[in-house]
Amino acid sequence: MKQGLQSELRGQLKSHGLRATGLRLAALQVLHDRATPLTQEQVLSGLPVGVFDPASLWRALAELAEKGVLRRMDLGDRVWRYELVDACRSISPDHAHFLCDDCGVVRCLPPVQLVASQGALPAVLQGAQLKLRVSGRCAQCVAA
Amino acid sequence: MKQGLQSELRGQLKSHGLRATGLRLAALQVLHDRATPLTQEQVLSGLPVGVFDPASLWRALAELAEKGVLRRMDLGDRVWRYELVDACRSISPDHAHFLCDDCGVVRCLPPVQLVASQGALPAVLQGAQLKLRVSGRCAQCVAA
DNA sequence: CATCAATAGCAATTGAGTTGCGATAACCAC
DNA sequence: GTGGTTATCGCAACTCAATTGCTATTGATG
Repeated sequence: MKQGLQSELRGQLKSHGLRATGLRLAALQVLHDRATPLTQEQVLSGLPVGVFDPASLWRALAELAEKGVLRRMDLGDRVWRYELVDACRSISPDHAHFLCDDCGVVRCLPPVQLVASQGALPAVLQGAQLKLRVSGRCAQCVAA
Repeated sequence: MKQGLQSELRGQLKSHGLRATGLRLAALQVLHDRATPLTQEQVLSGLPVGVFDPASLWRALAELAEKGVLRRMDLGDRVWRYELVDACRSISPDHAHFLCDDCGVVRCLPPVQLVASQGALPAVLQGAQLKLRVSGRCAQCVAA
């Protein structure tokens, strides 16, 4: 494990009042390396086999999401995905995501707007705080 | 039950090769009356108590969704919702939906477009077939 | 009205998510 | 370093919607 990243992660945990445990550091490292939203399953598969408990990993990820270190999202397939908030700062703090229903590829989207093709958006959305989830079939899967 | 609707639903079932059973007719009627996406739970609560089996209702709704009579969607809270495709024809065959995380209100949206606020959408989305899900807090809940 | 396949009812299973609790290990003070 | 406090972990159990297998029932057709 790279020393620089290691101590950066430790600092981040500490600043949120969380202990720097092996599980948390390892999970954060996987999320940092893959640099895309990952399911708990995917995080676990990036960790040494048989060492960590899935339920503990679940709690670790949920806790980190609550504290704001991670962002937790459901992209439409009923599985939580987590991404490092810090690593995504370059895009936007609350960017949307795309999930391809076919190949499962996940992609962070640049800031987008919702525009009514005809007329205006309904009143419930005027001044509402919106989160967008985009799914479907990516260009590659459509072409194939 | 209104006779006109009753026979219209029967016809719709028959044209999809499905038998007009009490469960299906009752479920479709509830969906027709409420005219908004409903969870299985909500459909069940619109039916006489203790008469129908939840698992059978689940199968009926899933089947109807497969045949194209209903549209099945996950609005972000990990619960399937169903809406009558026919009843929504006036909007658009594949309109998006909004779910308020606070009050749970569901609203069908008019046709919308996704526009990048800066630059263009990523390549995976160029020519992709997109489904949108919009959630967050509706204007009312934001104001409250 | 008899027949046969489609459908309903019931019970059991899945799978991600979630929680309770005793054992363990991080962190802080000394 | 050592020791004590308390956050975390590991394990097992539980939730809840979703899903499926199997048998009894019922709608549709001749």
